[in-house]
Amino acid sequence: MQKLTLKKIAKELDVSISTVSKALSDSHEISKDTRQKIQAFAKLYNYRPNNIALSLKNKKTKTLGVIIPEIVHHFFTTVVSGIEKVANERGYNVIIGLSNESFSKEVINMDMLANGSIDGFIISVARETQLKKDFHHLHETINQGMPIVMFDRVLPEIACDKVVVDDAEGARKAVLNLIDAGCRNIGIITTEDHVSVGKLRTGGYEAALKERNIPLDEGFELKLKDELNEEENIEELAKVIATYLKDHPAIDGIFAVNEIYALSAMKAARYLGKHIPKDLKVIGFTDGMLSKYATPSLTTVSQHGKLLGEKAAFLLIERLEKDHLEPPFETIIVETELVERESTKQF
Amino acid sequence: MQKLTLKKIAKELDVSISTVSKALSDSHEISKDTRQKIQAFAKLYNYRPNNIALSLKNKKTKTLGVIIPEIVHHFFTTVVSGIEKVANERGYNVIIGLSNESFSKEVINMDMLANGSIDGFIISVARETQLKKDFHHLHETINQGMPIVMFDRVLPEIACDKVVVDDAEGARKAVLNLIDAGCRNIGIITTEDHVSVGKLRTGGYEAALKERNIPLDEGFELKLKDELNEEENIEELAKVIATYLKDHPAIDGIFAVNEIYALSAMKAARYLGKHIPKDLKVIGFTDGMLSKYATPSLTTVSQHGKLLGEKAAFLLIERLEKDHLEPPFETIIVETELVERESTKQF
DNA sequence: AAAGCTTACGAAAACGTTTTCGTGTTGATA
DNA sequence: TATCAACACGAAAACGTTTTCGTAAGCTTT
Repeated sequence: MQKLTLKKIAKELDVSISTVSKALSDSHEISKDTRQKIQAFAKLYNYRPNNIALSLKNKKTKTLGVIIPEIVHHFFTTVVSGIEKVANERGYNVIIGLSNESFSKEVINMDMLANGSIDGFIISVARETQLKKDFHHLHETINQGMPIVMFDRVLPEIACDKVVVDDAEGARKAVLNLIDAGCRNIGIITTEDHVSVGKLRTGGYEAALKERNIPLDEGFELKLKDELNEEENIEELAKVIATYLKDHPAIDGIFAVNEIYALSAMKAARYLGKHIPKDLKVIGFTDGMLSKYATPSLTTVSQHGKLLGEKAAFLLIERLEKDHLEPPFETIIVETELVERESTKQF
Repeated sequence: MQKLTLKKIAKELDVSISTVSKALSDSHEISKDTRQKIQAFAKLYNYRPNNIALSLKNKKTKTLGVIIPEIVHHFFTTVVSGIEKVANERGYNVIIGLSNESFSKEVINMDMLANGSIDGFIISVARETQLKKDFHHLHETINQGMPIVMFDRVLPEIACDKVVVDDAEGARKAVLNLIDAGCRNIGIITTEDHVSVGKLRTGGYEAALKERNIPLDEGFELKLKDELNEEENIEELAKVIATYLKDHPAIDGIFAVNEIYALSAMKAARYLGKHIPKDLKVIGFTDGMLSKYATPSLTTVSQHGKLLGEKAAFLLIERLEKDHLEPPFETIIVETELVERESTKQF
């Protein structure tokens, strides 16, 4: 029982392909009799038009390409769920490519999809891409007339629609919260500067301190190497943080730029016999499962990832359907929200 | 700068489309001169054949459809990462559909993809599908000549390749481990029976008790309703479990069929002043972030999700490329592994 | 009865490929 | 010089659609 096509229906009912096509779209160019006969037949044998043929004809695939650095990752999957939601609502499919934080995989994946498989991209660039600053694949894609929407890790060098989290502001609010909770010596655990969001969050941290006239102590900024993010290095990560905490015993508040750093900081604090939140208050970024289920539960900056995904998909689909690829481009900023839990409770 | 096609190249170089096509595939039907000229031109302007046109011609899309119940979910994303890995290695793309545990969304999503967009499916069915026992969409897909590989939540009613976790065996090993650690009153926190894997894990639990001649106490089996899995019910979940623990004070070991249940059990135990692992030992299923970062860290049954995904993609691609859709079908069982952590430590 | 107008349908092009087959030119062979 | 192979290329079909255009048959109008 192979797939039914217009041609087969035409043959079976002894009419032409055009007649079948028109009858199925209920064109009154075809007599009522013939129309009903054809429609009944199509329904009976469950005819569905071939998507690929339609794509070729219409020069649109109704498919969005999504490129993310990782998929086993709470934030990115939350975003994807938002993308999928509006894509489905508007009749689009979602094809996923993973860069695994690698520049070359990002390029290969985009190449693979850019050749007609999709109508546009939604992408958060790999760490390595940010580091190398090689954006030729993005420029080429745009030059070919394929729209891109960047989210979260965006690049100012690229002219396209963007959806970002207000990283700096979220960090600022978090640090202000720590200050208001009584912390005076606030440390930050962050990434190296080439990660755009890490840098932005660090900026917010510094802004909050300045705002409250707390002097910036360079030693309080712990910038961790990318390798420490790997699964197998979680013990090492906790140790590095423990050393840092031991070297700076005055620290009474920690702002960490992601969940893992925050949880590792809490673990390290326990090693050192510090009580959370009494001796040390901790705030993380990204409101994932880990924050909710940690003990003590973690106060964090929630990014509203799903909403972010919805906005990104919306921007892309709107641009596609209006068939308007030129500037102006839009940058949507999704506000963060501080979710207060046990790790910052006051006594 | 629109997409380059064979036709445009042909026009530009004043040859026929066939010549261009042949030259690009390095056919020596074309003179060396012409070949080089065409290849140089194609390279210069970065020609890439249109995937959609190829798909139409070859009647294969080199794309796999993956249908999962949820994407913000550690196990499923781990599986997807495995699928994506071997798919990419073999030149396939991955298109993702989410059922959100809903039967109708599963059907709609499969319908959308089955009309030519993909070559085959990899699916873990929605909870509601298991409950309704309506599998017409799966049967129809298979009847249309499109292969399916089921994973994790598989259906015996469907004749296709399958990849499963040895749920029963993993549960059995976990419970034996609790017994060997000295537990004599072991409870299980599980799902309702219509969830296939929940039922299997419950079976393993019962088998282990029987094996060690420990009488089965019906009251020790806590079957939780699906609604308690929702994000907003996490407090409710902990309370239900606390009540259960209070009603059965003799319980000194808990086997939970997923991470959330296990963590909620630990939280509930803390409410009741029970110390883990001294008063109560806990083992979960699924080795996700939560287990690693919990305090105390959680002993769990690891499912090797990535391997599972790799196997599933392998089975599907092999069947596609051998163009052999008939039985026999294969069922691969991926072994689980008990990862021991603090929640079962002995003193 | 000639002209025009509906009605109901079919032929063919187009989307971008690959591939089969046909054909004109060249050079070698008989 | 006539025949034939090799060479180098082009025409056309096919994949499954949609859509434009053409047209035969039947009808109405004058």
